[in-house]
Amino acid sequence: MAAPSSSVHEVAVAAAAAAAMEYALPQEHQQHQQQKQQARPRAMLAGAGGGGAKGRHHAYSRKDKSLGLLCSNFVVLYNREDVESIGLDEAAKSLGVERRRIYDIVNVLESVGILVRKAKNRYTWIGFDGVPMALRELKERALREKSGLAPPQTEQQSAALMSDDEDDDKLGNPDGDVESEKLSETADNPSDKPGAPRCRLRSDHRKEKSLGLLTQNFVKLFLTMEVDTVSLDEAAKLLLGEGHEETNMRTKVRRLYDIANVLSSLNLIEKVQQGDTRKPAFRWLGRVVKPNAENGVTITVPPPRKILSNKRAFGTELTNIDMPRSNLDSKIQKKAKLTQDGGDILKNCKLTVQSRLGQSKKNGIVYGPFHPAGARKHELDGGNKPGQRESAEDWETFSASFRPQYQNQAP
DNA sequence: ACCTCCCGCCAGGCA
DNA sequence: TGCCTGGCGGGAGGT
Repeated sequence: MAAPSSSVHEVAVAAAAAAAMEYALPQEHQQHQQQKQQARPRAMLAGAGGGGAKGRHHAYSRKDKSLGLLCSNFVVLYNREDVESIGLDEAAKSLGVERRRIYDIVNVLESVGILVRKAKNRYTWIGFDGVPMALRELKERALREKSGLAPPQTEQQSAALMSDDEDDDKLGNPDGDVESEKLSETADNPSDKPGAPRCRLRSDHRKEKSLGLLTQNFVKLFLTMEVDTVSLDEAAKLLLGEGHEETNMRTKVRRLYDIANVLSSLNLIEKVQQGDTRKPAFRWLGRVVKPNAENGVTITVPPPRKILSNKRAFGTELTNIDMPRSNLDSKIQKKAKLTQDGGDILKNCKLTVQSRLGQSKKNGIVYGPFHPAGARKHELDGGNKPGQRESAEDWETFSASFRPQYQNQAP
C-alpha cells in the first residue's frame, strides 16, 4: 500500500485503523480461540472446521466478525486514491483477520470490478469506478445467455457434464493457460471461447463453484430478473437448478449468505423482510428498467417504492453512466491490464479516470462504516432525493462517496 | 427450532 | 516441498 500523502488520507487511515481495531478479536477471545483450537477433537477434522465454543466470553459477538463488516473495513482501508496495490498479508494483518477471510472478500470484490488480481498475493485496487463496467458486462453476458447466444454459467451446465459426485474421476487434459484460469477470464464461460475443450477440468469444476463466479451469477439474477427481490433459497435453486441434493443446496445457501453480506456492505443489495416468512430476501439497489437503444447500455430509474431501510440507495444507477463511458471503461480496462506490468502509466490512467469522475472525491473525507450518522443524514437530506437523481452525476456520487453501511442487524 | 454464517481444515495448484 | 488459494461443511451464535 502506498503511503498516505495527505491529512485526508491520514484521517481515512485512522478511521480504517479504528475500524480494524473494532474488528479485531478481543484478546481474551483470541486466547479462547487458541485454547479451543488445541482442544479440538481430531474426529472433527474430517472435512470440517468447527464452530465456536460454549461459554464464549460475552464480550465477543460474531457480529463483530462478520464478512460484511470486514468488507466495510477493507474498503475503508483501501478506497483511497493513493492505493494501487494490495497485499493479502498486509490486509489480513491490518484488519486483524486470517488470510482465509481476505480471500472471501477479494473474490467478491473482484467479481464486481472493485479489485483486479495482479499476481500471487497481490491485488490492484480499481475502486468503485470499476463497478459500472463490471455490472454492465455482467448484464450483457447474462442477456446473451438468456437469449441463447451464450451458454449459461451455471452449475446446472457443469452438473450435466459432471456431477458433484463424479468430478474426481473424469478429468480432462489441462489446457495449461494459467491466467485464463482466473476469474476475470472465466467469468466468460470457458466454452464461450471457440475451440475450448469440451472436457471439463477439475480446476474448471472448482472454478464453477468459486465464490467469485457464484457472486457474478447471483448478481446476474438481479440484473436480468423482472422482480428485484430474491431470497437466498430461491437464488440457490435458480443457480443450482431444481432437484439438487439437500446438502448441496445448503452449501450453496451458506455461500450466498457470505456473498450477500459482502454485497450488502457495499450497498449493492439490501436485506428486506419478505412478508410472512421468517427468511429475508435481498433486493438489488440498482434496478434496471429498460435497455437503451445503443449498445445495450441500460437506463435505470430508482425503485418506485420507498427503500425500506435507511440505507443510502446509492447503487440505484450502477449500470448507467452516460458520461463518456466508453472512455472511462477503456481507461479502467487499461488500468486493469496495466496492472500486470505496473508502472507510472497506470497511475496516470487512474488519475485521468478520477479527474473525469469529478472533483468530489478529492475534497471529501472518506468516512468509514462508523462515520457519524448525522453526517450521512445531512447528505441524504441535502443531497438528491431518491427519484430525483441524474444518472451520471449519481454515479459520481456513488463512486466518490461510498460509505460502507454494513449492518448485520435483523431486518 | 430454525436461520445465519464464522471458522479453519485440507485439497488442488503453482513456483 | 512449501506456499497460495479457496471449497466446504460443522456447529455455535442469533432470533
